[in-house]
Amino acid sequence: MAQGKITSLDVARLAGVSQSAVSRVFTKGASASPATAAKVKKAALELGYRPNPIARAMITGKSRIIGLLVAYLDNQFYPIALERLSAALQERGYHILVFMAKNSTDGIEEIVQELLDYQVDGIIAASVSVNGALAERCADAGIPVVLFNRGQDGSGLSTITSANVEGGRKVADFLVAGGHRRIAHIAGWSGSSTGRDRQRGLTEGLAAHGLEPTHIIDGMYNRDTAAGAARQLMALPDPPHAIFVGNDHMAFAVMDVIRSDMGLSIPGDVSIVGYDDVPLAAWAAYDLTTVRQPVNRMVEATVETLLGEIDSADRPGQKTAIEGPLILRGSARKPIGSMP
Amino acid sequence: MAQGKITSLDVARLAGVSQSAVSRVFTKGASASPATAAKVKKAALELGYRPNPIARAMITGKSRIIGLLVAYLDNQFYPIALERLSAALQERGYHILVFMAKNSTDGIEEIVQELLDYQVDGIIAASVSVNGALAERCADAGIPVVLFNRGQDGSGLSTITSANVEGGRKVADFLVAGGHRRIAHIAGWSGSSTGRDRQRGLTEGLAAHGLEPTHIIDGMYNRDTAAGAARQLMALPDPPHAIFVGNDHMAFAVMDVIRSDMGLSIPGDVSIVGYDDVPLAAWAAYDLTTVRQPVNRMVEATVETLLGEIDSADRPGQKTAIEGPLILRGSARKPIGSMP
DNA sequence: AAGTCCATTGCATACGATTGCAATTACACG
DNA sequence: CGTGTAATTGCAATCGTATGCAATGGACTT
Repeated sequence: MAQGKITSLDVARLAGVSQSAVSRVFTKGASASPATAAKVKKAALELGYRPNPIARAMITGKSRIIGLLVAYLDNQFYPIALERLSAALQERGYHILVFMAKNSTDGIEEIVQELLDYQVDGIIAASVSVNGALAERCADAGIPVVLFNRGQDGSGLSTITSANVEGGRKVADFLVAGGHRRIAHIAGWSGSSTGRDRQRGLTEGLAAHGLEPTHIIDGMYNRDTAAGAARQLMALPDPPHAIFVGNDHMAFAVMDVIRSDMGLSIPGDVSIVGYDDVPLAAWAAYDLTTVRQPVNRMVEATVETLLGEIDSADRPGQKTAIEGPLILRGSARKPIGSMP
Repeated sequence: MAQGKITSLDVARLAGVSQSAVSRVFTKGASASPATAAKVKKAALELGYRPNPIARAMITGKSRIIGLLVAYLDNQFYPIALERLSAALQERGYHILVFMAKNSTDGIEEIVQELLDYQVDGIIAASVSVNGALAERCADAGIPVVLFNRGQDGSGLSTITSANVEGGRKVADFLVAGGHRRIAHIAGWSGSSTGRDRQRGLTEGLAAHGLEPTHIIDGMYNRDTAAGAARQLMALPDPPHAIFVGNDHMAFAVMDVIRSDMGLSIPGDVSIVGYDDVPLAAWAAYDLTTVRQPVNRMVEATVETLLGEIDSADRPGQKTAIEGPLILRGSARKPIGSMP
């Protein structure tokens, strides 16, 4: 029965009711008697009718679509977040329209404009910076924006991150307890709050022990840059005892360089600590000690916050930072007496 | 200027023309004089007007949205495909609505129904099987479906894969040339054409040398299952000289088990070959010999095919299989005299 | 200069639903 | 059995754009 589209009017005719009645049966919160509801549902089933979300979006102004703005998918953290976000939103009747931003700043402008055009009900920006002007434009359009795994000072946007400063501090404490003194940092991109906060946590944590990072190099969240930084650090006359790398994705590159290119041992010659705890970090080939970002709770908070702002507009942006544990594995020497 | 929505009517008034004129200026292929076009564009710019895709979709029946159905994002191959697909479609004015299918068969039904509801112009099913009934439903709705990295016998759907049989054969030739005789296979899920074809390629390839796989175990495209299979194989009284693993994702698990759990050497004790050539395969920690799936060309072909079918409906489904090279790395012993 | 033809433009309608309003019905209660 | 109240239901307008049709005007031909 390739009879094209079946509209509510068709159903109405078959069920012997008005088109409005059909609409009301399918709109929850509208009043319809059990009798008509039954007739309509029967007719709808028979015809294979399903309400048209586009038409519905047109009249209600709500598309039940969330725009997801994402920059790099090669860092395993983001596909997983995407997977969870999509599942969580699907459960609540929303769906995700994906927009790739080539790099994390350029071209965002027009992409956000496209998102607004599409009448999305909300925007999640993952690993992407949204400048003030853009934020304002979204606010004007009445579309809430939640920043996932990235903060943004000044803008009133809601923000979901892990507790990056605390995370950095935990790494500092752990490394110092493990007896390391010369501690270097290959930082996350300094243009990102995430990167800056982790660095600050490390620095403050070390300061509490009267230390400071021997070197800090911006790894730009990029494999090659991080690998270069690692090579540079380990070629120093007095190379570091430990390197805290701004995220797991870079840490893997660092480990590759140190072990395979330079023939050094981890953690024998140098301890490596990452950040994120992506699944790959647990695989035997890397076995990376790292700070866990609790993806599930971050996703939960993101969805909660976003839907909350969709329901009651003009609620002030809230900053949520979720703490995650340091996961001890084999890439960093452990303090004596610590739990295995 | 939080003045809500600006419609074509507002622009029309400001420009002193009719609403139809505004529409025509923004609809390519419609006739409008340079003079009015200029007036309209000026007014539109001034007001910040942009055509509403929802309303447009409503009337034209074309949403310029492609539904992407995807099962697992933890296999690095898929995020990358998603990234490329999204970028390629974005360039052509389409966008991707993502639907996660928890497992690759269950629940597909209702998800596809949702996709149809959303009036998507086309569907890309990645690593997901679409049964005949569903395919027919999409065909009835006039919505083309392209299967990405999965074939489907019988259904008239278009299909884009790599040349899996040839790939399997290449692995067979390579391993035999390398002097391996006892060759086992941890196969991709036998419910997938991809898995079956690679297995067939291997089997046929070995047969040409008078050999056959010593063991074949279904790895279900799953890390744990593959790891178990590897353990089982290597514990045999006469363990294999080489294992061809149905995709890289499983191969990594196999390598982890063999090297870390069992303390064996790769390729000293056993050669490992994978399939996909995801970026991770090139990283030093794995350095996996594998058959490359040419993602870029596969994506290109997918987009081409899908948009082709959208433009001219009822074009017969076509099967495209793109050949990829075997990439030699360190996880498998090389034939003597082969290029490095 | 008259007739042809084509490009441009406005009017009005359609797309498929939601929803305010008013009319009708049903129901309960005194 | 009358009346008041609440629940249903239909009518009609609406969302923002595309497009068929007819009218207009200008350019061109002969």
